[in-house]
Amino acid sequence: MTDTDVMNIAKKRGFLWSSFEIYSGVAGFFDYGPLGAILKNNIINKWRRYYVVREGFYEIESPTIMPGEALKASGHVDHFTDPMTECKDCMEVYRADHIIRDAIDKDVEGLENQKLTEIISKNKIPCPKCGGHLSHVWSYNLMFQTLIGAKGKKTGYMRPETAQGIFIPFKRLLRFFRGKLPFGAVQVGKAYRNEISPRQGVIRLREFTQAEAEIFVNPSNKKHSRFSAVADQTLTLFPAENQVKEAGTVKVKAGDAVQNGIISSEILTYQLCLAERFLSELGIPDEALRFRQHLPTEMAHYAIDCWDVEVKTDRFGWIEIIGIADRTDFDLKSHSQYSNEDLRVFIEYDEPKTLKKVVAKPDMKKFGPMFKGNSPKVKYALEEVDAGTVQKSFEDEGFFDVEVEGEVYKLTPDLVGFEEKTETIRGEKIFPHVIEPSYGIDRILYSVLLHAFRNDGERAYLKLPVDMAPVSVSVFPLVNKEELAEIAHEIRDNLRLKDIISEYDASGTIGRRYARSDEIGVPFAVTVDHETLEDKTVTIRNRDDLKQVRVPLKDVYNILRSLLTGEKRFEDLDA
RNA sequence: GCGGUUGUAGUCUAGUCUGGUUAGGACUUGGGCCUUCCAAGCCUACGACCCGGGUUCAAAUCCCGGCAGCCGCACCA
Repeated sequence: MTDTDVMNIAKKRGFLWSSFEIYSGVAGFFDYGPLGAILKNNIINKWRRYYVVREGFYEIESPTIMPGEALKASGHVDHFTDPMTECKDCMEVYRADHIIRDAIDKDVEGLENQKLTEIISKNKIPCPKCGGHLSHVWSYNLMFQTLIGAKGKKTGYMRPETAQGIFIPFKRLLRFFRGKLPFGAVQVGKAYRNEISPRQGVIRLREFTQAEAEIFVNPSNKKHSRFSAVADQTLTLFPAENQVKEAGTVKVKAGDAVQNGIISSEILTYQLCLAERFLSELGIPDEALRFRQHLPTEMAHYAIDCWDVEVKTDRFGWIEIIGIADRTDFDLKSHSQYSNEDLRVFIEYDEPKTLKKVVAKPDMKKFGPMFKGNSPKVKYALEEVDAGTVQKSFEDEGFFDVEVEGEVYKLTPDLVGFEEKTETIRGEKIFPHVIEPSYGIDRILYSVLLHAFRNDGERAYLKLPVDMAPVSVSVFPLVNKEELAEIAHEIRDNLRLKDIISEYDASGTIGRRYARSDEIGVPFAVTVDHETLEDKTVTIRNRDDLKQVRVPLKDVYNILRSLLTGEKRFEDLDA
């Protein structure tokens, strides 16, 4: 299996190690070894080029420990849980709501634990396995809890997603972006989930890295200004409808997907396209990618539309590596409520709206003598009432009663005048909607390794994209002779001074060195041989086809640089 | 979290049933020899009984507990 081969290389050559090994390890935690750490940074930096540089979203960094209130507002304290029950006899543990649903065919999602416990005991629901008694229902919260401060009075949690760290300083962000939608902010960092039983290597971690963008948009305008740039891009979609009908995926052009209403908005579709380009630059082939729409039942209740980018793996099947959701205004609204801060945005109309309306104008010269000290109150009360109602009452009854603090005052037409007024409304305050692409970096790194792996029987190697490979250049002396070794060392040191990560290797035969170098995906190898001594040329070898070209020593850096930036391809070099 | 199963160098493995030499081999890795382009050969070195208790004169081996991996179930807002 590819997974086995890749994980072997990852472990052996320093990409991924399970953590705390000398203490026999803890499930759900992984170390990035020397090469893994570089690869991860390469992926993240490419992500930044996509989202921060090209999209113009800015990156922020917020704490990984969050106070309870913030996660109460986001819903994680109450809802990021599973209701659990345990059989008192055989100790088997179950999801309480699933037990009930299976036993009495009733959907009890969202009920409190006490209610669930009651339902179980009232209906005498037994353990499905041994028939024993089930315990009371408790909530298993997937967040790691901790205490903040010396006295530990304040409950804190390790953040379960980086997104909340962007919603919370929304007012500051809005000010930074000078009050105008749309804008986006991103965060790259660790998030934590205390999974019940993580057993899928780097696929389900208890501590993992997310790269998330939160894009704030006007709910009434989910178009995208650069949509035309992606409209012709073909996406492999797996819409909810097809999943239900057990039909397959469909290939659709982005523009058509919006037109046909398969994807709910331009801006969401644009994000799908962006994700696809990103992954394909990481070397993940199109046929191993699909966009799966969430079924209405699995979608969080606040989302309108949500698409997972899934990648095909030999061991785990299709796994989610990116989630792209329209989260609507749920988060901002909720934080607004809990914090009493106005997290709305003022949207100015294209044209101010003018409203013509009739207002009642009390004649204060007459009000004063008549109502004495109460006249201001009567005036305010009158202004509260719709002027039309007053007018109508005058016509029908000849008077109008206003009630102020329990007392009724009779107004007659001679006390009140009417005036037509035009009011200008320049805009309104709204909660923006949030479009959220959320990348699981660890899973992406795994996918990159998985799909870079090649084994043609002769050799096993990682065909990593040139800008992803942790080590860019290997430098070898053809044979282990002092004169050759010296030049090879110089070349390596010179490349390092110019920011190209390179390694020297003189151990074993030349073939073994190439093999070692290929195994970790080094795209190019420079070999110093006897000819170098005569005419100051070296060979550059291409990892993917084993071909070599001879180039002048003085040009080595420039050539490698242009190969590594993608300016030139190896095939275009003069042989 | 439950049940089954497995833990010997970086990797694969012998030894465990039936307790008893210095825990053996292969590959890998480091050093050297040889070598004019793709894991060759020779010499040499480093490197292991998952952890903790117990039984015993003696434990890699038997017993108990823990941890981890794998498989199945469950779980994955």
